[in-house]
Amino acid sequence: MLDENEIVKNSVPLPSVRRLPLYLTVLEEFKKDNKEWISTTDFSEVLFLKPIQVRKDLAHTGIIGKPKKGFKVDELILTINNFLGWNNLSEAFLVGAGALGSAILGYTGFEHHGLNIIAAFDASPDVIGKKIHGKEVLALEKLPNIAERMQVKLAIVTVPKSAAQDVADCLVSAGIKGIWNFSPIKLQVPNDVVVQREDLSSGLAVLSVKLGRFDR
Amino acid sequence: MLDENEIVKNSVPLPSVRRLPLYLTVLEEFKKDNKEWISTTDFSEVLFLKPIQVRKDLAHTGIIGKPKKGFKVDELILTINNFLGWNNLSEAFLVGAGALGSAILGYTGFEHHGLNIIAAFDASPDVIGKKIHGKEVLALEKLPNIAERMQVKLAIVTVPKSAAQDVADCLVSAGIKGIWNFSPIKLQVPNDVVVQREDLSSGLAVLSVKLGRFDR
DNA sequence: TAGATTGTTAATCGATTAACAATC
DNA sequence: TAGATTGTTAATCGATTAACAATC
Repeated sequence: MLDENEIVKNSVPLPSVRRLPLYLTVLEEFKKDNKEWISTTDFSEVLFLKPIQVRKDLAHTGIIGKPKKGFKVDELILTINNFLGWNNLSEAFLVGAGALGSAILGYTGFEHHGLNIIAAFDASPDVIGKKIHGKEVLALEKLPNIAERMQVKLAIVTVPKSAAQDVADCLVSAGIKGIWNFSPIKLQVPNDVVVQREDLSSGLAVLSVKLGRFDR
Repeated sequence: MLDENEIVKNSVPLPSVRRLPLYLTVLEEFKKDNKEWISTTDFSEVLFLKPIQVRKDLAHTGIIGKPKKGFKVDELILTINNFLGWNNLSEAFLVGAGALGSAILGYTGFEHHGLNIIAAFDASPDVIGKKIHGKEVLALEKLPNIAERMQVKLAIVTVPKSAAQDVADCLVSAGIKGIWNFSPIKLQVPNDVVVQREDLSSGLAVLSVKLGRFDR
């Protein structure tokens, strides 16, 4: 019998997973141009990747190509979206309706990525009851109730770091199983809850170091 | 003589660079608690990393620790910030004052990361002339002039993908040498310009796949 | 058919982890 | 001193890249 770790071990490399959305954007472009086929060399030219890497990445999704032609555009879009679970929408909450939270609420692209943000929550009376980009901001205390009633399993955390762990604890006890964490701390959660941390400062660190190589 | 590639090759691994800001947040916490020393095991407990990995990462910054004690908190903060170039502020422009751009303008944390956003630019007459979080939004056409006059070398790009490459071309010809790119496309720039792409969809892809391992 | 592109197997590369002597 | 923690050298692991036969 396989345990959880073993599943993780045998699975698709995360760097490959991170590249899949990139392929989707190229595919949408090809689709718009009514192209039926796309090859790994097509991808590699636009994305500055090696064809072999693209081939390896795509192979992980299970798609099978045709020598000399490549992959069917429509089929590949479907396969990647399926692989990522982006074909069926998951409902999600957003917690923390500050500047970043508002920006995320205003971004319409997540529906293409399987994410449907149905409500926002905040602790501050200043924003509770208001609507941001058409989505109502509710009092944080109401979250557990609504999560249970609507069976919501996903949450986006955009609160300040001082509040992040408390919010996470609240989410976990409300039955949330996946957290997209935009706060700059590591959240402690049980084994069956998945956290993905989005860290702007690490991106900025990479930029700084790359720049340093030229400046210094 | 070393060429550019060789410098890159011999340099600190990017995964290590990405973790450095994480160490900084822990260090600030220790500093606040007036602790003088911090060990790699201290870090590893808070961040769920292996002590050996922390030691390797810190070694890249050039700091030297003391057996049995660890590292001096103040000295390590200084060393990491120095390594990242976050001790002296670089002035930066933000291009694209939409939802995400506004959120970034409103985030006060970047000053701690060596980044001082001094102005925003946009093409839309609706926002030009307005102030967002205290920063003026100027017409995009004015960017080259102001960039040259103020010798600004950094830009944050938060425009829609349809405009991203055009904006990048404009930035490059205005003398910008570093671009923090929040649009979902790969920008084509000359060799001496550094681009760091920040890609929310790749983070969401990882979350989706991790979740899939539990659901399916 | 010839040649481009696939999928697979093997080699390389780089990052992580382990082992251990040095040291305060 | 004993023991915790460092820095270094070597082993392991995983991802990328190369090589090449299969195929349309």
